[in-house]
Amino acid sequence: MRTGGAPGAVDPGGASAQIRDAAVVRFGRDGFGAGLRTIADDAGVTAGLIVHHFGSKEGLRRACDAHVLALLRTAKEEALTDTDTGSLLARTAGIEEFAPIVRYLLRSVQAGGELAATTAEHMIGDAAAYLAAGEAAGVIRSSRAPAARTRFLAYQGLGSLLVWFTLHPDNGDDARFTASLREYVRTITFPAVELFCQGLFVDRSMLDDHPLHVPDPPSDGASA
Amino acid sequence: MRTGGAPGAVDPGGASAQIRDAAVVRFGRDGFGAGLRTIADDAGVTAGLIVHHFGSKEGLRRACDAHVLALLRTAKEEALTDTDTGSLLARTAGIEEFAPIVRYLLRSVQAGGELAATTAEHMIGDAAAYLAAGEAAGVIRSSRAPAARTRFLAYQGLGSLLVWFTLHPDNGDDARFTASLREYVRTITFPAVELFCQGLFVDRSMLDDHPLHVPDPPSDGASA
DNA sequence: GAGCAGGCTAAACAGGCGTTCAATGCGAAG
DNA sequence: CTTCGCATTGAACGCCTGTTTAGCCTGCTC
Repeated sequence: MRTGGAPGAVDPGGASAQIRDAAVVRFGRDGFGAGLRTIADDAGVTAGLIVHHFGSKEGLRRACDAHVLALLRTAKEEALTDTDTGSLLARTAGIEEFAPIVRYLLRSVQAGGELAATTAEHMIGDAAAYLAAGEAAGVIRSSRAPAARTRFLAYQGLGSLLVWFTLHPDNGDDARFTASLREYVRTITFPAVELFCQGLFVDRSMLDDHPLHVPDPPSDGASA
Repeated sequence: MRTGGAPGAVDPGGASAQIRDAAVVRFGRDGFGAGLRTIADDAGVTAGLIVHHFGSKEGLRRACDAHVLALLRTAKEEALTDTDTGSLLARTAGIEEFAPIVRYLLRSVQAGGELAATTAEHMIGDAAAYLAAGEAAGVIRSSRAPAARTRFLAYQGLGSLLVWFTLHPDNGDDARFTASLREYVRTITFPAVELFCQGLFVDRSMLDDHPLHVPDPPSDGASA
C-alpha cells in the first residue's frame, strides 16, 4: 500500500482525504447511520484507521461537515440570479461532481444538527440577497415582512426538495440522483412560476386585512 | 388481564393497544431508531412481549402505521376549508391528543417508506379538494396545470413543516411540540398569505412565455 | 545498517440491538 | 381440583456497532 509520503500516484490529500470523501458519499447515500466498516471498505482501508485519523465517528462527521461547508462556500460565487431555492441546489448539482455534496447536505438537513442549521442559514442568506437584488431590479415585489418572506421561501424550497427525495428514494448511483434532481426541478418549475407570477388567491382582501403582528424578526432563525 | 378471543383485534385498554400507543409516541419523539426496550419500558412491559404480539419491530411499526392512518382517516372529516397544508396539520394537532399522531406522521415522512407516501397522497388529495372548492367558489385562481400545482403546494407545505421541526428539535413533551407547531404557523402565516395574494414577481411575462411542456400528469405522485 | 516514528491492520472488547427460549403465573374450562 | 391455554417475563443468543489495543511494516533519519 502507499504510505504517507508524497508518491507519484494520484493522491490528493492522502488517505485522510480519501476516507473523508468516501464518508461524504456513503453518508449521503445511506444516511448517517452508515457503519464505519462500510465507509472503510469504500475507502479501501480499515475501520481502525478512520478512528486513528478522525478520533471517532463524530470526528469523521465533523470533518465531512467542514469539508462540505468549505466546498459550499467555494462554489457560492457560481450562484446566479435565480429565485428558486431548489433550482439553486439543482444548478449546483448540475456539475455531476457536486452531486455527492448536495446529497450529503440533504441528509444533513434531514438529520438536523449544526450543519443543517448552517446550511439553512446559508440558503436563507442567499435567498435574501437574491430577493433584494430582484426587488431592486424591479422584478420582485416588495414585502411587508421581507425577512419572514425570505425564511418562508427558503424553508419551502428546501423542504420541498427534501420531501421529494424522501419519497423518491432513488438510492442508486450519483447519475440516478442527478437525474432525479432534474426531474424534480422539471416538475416544480411551472407551478412555482405560476404561483410566483399570479399568486393563488383572487383578491387581496386576505392580505390587506391582515393585522401583521409579525414583527419581521431579525435574521436569526434558530430560536423559537 | 383480559384474554381476548381475537388476538389481533383492537382492544382499548389491552396491552397490545397500550404498546402500540407507546410506540407511536416514542417513535414520534425519537425516530424509528428507538429501541424495543425503551418502548417496552414506556408501555410498562418487556421487549419480549412486543415481539410476542407484533412478531417483530417491523410488525410493530406496521401496526403503528395502520393505527395512525386509521386515526387520520377518522379525523379527516374535521378538515375545514383551509388553503394551507401546514395549517391543516396544525389544526389537527390543535387537539393535544393528536400531537403524537402528527409527530409520528412527520417522522414517517422524514424516514420515507409506505406510510410517508400514503400520507403525502392523502395531503395531496386533500389539497386538491380544497383548491378545487376554492376555485369553484371563486377565491382561488385557476391553474394551467392544476395537478402539478396541487402537488407542488403539498410538497412545499409538508416540506417546510418538516424542515422547521428538523431545525427546531424541541424534543420535549407534547405541549412543547404543540407550542412549536403554533409558532411555526404563526411564523409562516403572513408570508404565505402575502405570497398567495400578490405572488412574487412583478409581471407575468415569465408565466406567459412559459412553454408549458409539463403535461399535467395524473394524480399519482409516487412514481418518478 | 540501526533505530525510530507513524500509517496501517487485524483482532479483541464492551455495549446495544432485535430476537429467541424456557419458565412462570393466572384465568378459564372440564 | 386439575388441566389447559395464553399473556408475560427475564435471561440468553447472535449480530452489529464504535472503539481500543497490540503489533506489523514501511520509509526517514542518523
